[in-house]
Amino acid sequence: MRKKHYWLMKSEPSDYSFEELKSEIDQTAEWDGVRNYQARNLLRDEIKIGDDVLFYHSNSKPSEVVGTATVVSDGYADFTAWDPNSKHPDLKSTSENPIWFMVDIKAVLTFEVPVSLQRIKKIPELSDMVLVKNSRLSVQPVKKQEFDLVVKMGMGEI
DNA sequence: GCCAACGTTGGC
DNA sequence: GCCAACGTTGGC
Repeated sequence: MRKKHYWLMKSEPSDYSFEELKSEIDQTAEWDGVRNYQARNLLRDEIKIGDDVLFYHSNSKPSEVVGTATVVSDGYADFTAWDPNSKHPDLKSTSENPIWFMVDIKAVLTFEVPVSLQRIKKIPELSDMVLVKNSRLSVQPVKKQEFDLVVKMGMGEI
């Protein structure tokens, strides 16, 4: 059986917040609109059902991890790309030849204490996180130890 | 609101 | 296929 992988997904809360995810039917939503090839490759090839996700609010005061979600679909074509009225249209992508991909995620844990970027940066065990190094990738891999530590911090256990 | 870092585009 | 110009992200 494939080992479970861990990820961090960013969203600007003014655009789509964790609260909004929780208010969806079944607390589940399509993670659409990703238009970056590196992130696309992860969504298409690497992120699978059962993987767990840190949900991060970027461009926020403060920017912080606010909870966790779980992946409930494997990658599939992001059909919002060929809708000219969607937020991030890219008409080069078609249903025959999709360029962009998405997964569905479902909210799981709401952190008691959101874990701010500022705090993450102070923890030596978290200094290798992609979040700290390359702050621009909107879907990024997280190590299990990193995921577990951030969840403990978020649930006030540390 | 500024701007550094990064990704993408397009002329050559 | 190089690289300058431009656009975007996101911390501060």
